[in-house]
Amino acid sequence: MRRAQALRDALEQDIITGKFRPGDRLDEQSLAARFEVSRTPIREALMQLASTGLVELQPRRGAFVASLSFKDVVERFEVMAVLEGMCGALAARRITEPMQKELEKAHEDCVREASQENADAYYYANERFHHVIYKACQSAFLAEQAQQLHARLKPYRRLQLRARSRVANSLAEHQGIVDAIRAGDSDRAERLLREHILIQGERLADFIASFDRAA
Amino acid sequence: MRRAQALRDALEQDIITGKFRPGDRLDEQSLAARFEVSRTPIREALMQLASTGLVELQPRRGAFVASLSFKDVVERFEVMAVLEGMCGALAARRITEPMQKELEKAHEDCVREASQENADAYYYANERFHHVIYKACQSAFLAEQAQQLHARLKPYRRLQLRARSRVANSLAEHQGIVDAIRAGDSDRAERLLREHILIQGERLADFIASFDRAA
DNA sequence: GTCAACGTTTTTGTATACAAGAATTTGCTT
DNA sequence: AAGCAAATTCTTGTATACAAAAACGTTGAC
Repeated sequence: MRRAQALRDALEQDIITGKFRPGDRLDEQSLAARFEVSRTPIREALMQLASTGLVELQPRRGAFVASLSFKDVVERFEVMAVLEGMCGALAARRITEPMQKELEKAHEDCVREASQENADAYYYANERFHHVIYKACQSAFLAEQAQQLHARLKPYRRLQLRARSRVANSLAEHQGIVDAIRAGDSDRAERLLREHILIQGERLADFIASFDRAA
Repeated sequence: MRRAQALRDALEQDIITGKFRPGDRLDEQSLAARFEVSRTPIREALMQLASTGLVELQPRRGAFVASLSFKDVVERFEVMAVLEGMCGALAARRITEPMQKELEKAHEDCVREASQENADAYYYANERFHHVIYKACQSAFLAEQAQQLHARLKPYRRLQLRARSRVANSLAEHQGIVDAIRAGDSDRAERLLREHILIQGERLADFIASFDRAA
C-alpha cells in the first residue's frame, strides 16, 4: 500500500480513538519522525483527512485536529437523518431479495449481540445494519455519502451506547425499519430512519448538556 | 495565494469548461511544465480535485478527469434534490428577515435576466438564488454539502438552459419556493425544491437520451 | 504473424533540499 | 517593567532528486 494511505489510516485511528484530541496541532515534522517517513506522505495524509473533515488545514499555519462545536455535530446529525431516510426510501422501492436477507440477518445479529450485553459487539453489529441499508438503496453515490458522514459521526454515536434503554429502543426501531422496507413502504421507511437518527442526535444533545452541567 | 490553490482553481475551470474532457489523463509532468511549477503543487491540486470528485486518482497509475456515467449523474441529482429540499424546509422555519429580502431580490434578478434572454446572466442569477437558499437554512454543514454537490453538477445543469420553456417553468417554480419559505411552510418548500431539482435531472435525462438517439 | 518475456523508458511515490512566511525571542526604548 | 521592533528560529510550501512501479517497445520463440 502507499505510505500516505497507511498514514492516513493510522492518523484517522489516532484521532477517532482520542489519542489526538480536537484542537491538537499536527506538526508535520514530528509526525514524520514518529512514523519514520518524510514529510511528503504525511502532508498527503493530512490533506486527505482534511477532505473528510477530520482535520482542519490552515494555510501556512499547519494542521489541527478538527473540533466540532455542539452546533456542528447537531447539523451533521440532521443531514445524516435526511440521507439515511433517503436510503431507506430508495431501499424500500429497490431492495433485492439477497440484500433483504442480508438486512434481516444484520438485524438479527444486532438482537443477539444486544442480549449478550457486549457493547462493542453490538456497536459493530449496528454498524453493519446501517451499512446494509446504505448499500440497499442501489445508489452508489448516496451510499458513499451516507457512509462517509456515518464514519465522521462515529465518536459521537459511540458516546450514547451506555444507556441501556437506548439499545432496547434502537432495536425496536430497527425492526420497524426492516418491516417497512420489506413491505416496500418507502414513506414509512424514510420517516422511521430519519427519526431513528434524529433520536440519536437528541440523546447526544442530552448527554452533552448533562456533561456541561456537571462541569 | 498558495500555488496549489491557484492550480486547483485553474484545473477546475479547465475541466468544467471542457478543455479537459472526461477520461483525459492528467499527466503531472506536462501540467507542471504547462503551469511552470514543480510537480508538488500539481499533485496537491489533483488530490483536492479528487476529493470533490472532479478527478479520479488511480494509485500508481495517475489522475484522470472523472467521467460520470448517466447513472452517476442521476444519482447525484437525486441526492441534490433531497439536500436542497432539506435546505428549503429548514429555511422556511429559520430564515431571517434580511435573508428573506436577499432571496426575493435574487428571484427578481432571475426574472429580469430571463426577460433579457441572456443565457449566461440568467445562469449566474439562478446560481445566486440557489446559493441564498443554502445559506438561509442556517446550517453551515448542510449549506456546504449542498454547495459542493451543486458545483459538481454545474456542467450538467448548464446543458439544459437552451430550452426556452424550461426557463419560464423554472421561474414559476422559484416563485412558489419563495412564497413557501416566506409563509414558513416547510413541507411545501421542501417538496417544491425537491421537485424543482428532480425536474432538472429528468430534463437532463431526456437531453442525453435524445443525444444518444442522434448518435 | 502472434504472443510472451525481457529490457528500456516513462511516470508515480517518497525523500531531501531550498524558499518564504509565521512565530518567537531578544534587545532596545519609554 | 512593559511594549514594540528587529532578528532569529521554526514551520509550511515548493522544487528537485531519487526509488520503485507501471507502461512501452523490442526481440525472440513458436
